[in-house]
Amino acid sequence: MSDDEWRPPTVLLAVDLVILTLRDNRLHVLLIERGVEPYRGMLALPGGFLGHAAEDLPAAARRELMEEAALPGETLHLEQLGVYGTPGRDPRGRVVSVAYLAIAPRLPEPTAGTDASDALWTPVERILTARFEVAFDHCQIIGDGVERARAKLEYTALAAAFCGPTFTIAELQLVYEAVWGVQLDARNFYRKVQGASGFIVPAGPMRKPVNGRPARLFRAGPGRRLHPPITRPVVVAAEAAEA
Amino acid sequence: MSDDEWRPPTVLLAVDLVILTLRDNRLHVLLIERGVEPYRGMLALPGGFLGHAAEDLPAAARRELMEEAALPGETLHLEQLGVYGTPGRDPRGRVVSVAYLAIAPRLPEPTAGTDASDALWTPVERILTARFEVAFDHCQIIGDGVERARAKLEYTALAAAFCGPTFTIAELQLVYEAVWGVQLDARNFYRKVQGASGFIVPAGPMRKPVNGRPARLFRAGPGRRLHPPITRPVVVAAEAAEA
DNA sequence: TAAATAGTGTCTGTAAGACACTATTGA
DNA sequence: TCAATAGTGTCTTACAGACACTATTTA
Repeated sequence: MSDDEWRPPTVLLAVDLVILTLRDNRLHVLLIERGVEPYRGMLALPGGFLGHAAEDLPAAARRELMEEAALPGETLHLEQLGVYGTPGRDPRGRVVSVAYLAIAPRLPEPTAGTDASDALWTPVERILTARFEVAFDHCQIIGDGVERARAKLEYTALAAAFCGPTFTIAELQLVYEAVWGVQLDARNFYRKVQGASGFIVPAGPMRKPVNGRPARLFRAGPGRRLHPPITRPVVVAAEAAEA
Repeated sequence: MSDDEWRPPTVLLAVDLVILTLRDNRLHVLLIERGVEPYRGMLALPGGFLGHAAEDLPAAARRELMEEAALPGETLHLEQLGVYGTPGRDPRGRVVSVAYLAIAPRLPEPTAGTDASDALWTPVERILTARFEVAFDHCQIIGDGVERARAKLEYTALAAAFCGPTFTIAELQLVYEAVWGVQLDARNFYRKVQGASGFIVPAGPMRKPVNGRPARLFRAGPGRRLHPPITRPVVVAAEAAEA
């Protein structure tokens, strides 16, 4: 792939952010309304091109997080999701995008940034059921991000990242139910969470409830990996229906 | 991220391939000896720049598979591993590399290709224990690829991709033992593999053994996902020792 | 006290790991 | 017959899911 004549082609590199949070007990993703062409006026993931040729990829992701979503880029869990580089995915030319997944606790409404005429939290199932159309291949990226988050809830302590600094076990259960889209048995969930060493540790006194017995408060524990895992209820059928 | 003056920077895009196979009951990765600068003479993963600006990423990966490793790019399992784009990882400039993971059954010796003065299978533990130095950040990439393969053995039917068209259960067990680097109980393994519906299906007659009772032959079944999974033996201790 | 939510105990089925045992080949 | 490898049965422990039950609060 090298000789005296041939020069390797260059591409434009972008980062896109799938920022997930819980609002109203439903999983939401942050979308912006695009203020510039292409797809002007359409909803899209926050993101953008590398700021300069020497910018690190995670740094670019955190910069966009702040610029376009006004979210604290330094503190959020950020994870590489994958590369999306199909030719033709962006009408501006060969744009290869690195997608990052971020998990945020409930936050104040985001404000519109530089290139976004508006920023808003959108329930993911509206996008994944194609009720909302989003720009580029962002529907695919969102789907991949949601699936990654769902899978990570099983074997990592990620769920606590959706909560505030302290939370009750019932709140943690709501995270699992919202992300997985299932109902869980509170009593079995209670035992599982307590049995996973290092997942949660007691924190301070009770929380004052609207009604009923007050619940113990917990903080995220030191463990990142869940042993034993908290597994999703098995979906029957359609086992061989995957490529 | 756009105004009338500023132009987004361009980068060079490369693909790198982590090609794993089993030789002599040990996990090997294909390395080439670099024939050009930088890192000339050093071992590195096969890979290279995009051939032209409109080339698809998986297509580029398969092309490099054929060009540098003389392996049949069309037939191999290929999976995106991640993006490696730290500034400074390549002295030629800002090079962002998309790594792909390929799993190959035992194959004839690869032949050197265009930019590779030599191509050879190297036991992964020699690289991961830093006994062999490899170019760029390829040690990291190999580590990520091996970990991905290890994890996928647990819950997918990937292991069959290491074998030929037909295989015995004992051969399949050798795959697991080599990739995971553990010893498994043959009798429990037998039951687990048989119990995972769709993993393997009977194929033809017995295989003539060197000695001992002949074993049944199997082919890869239609299932891609293992239910229940075949889990790695748990490694005790060092639970909270992860970031 | 009732209503509501928090938290515990217990049972059943399934699966993992340990390992004794039987089966089928060649020498 | 023995050595070697293939394959089965069975026991123990652990965990998932179902669900009856107790505990602690406010109204």
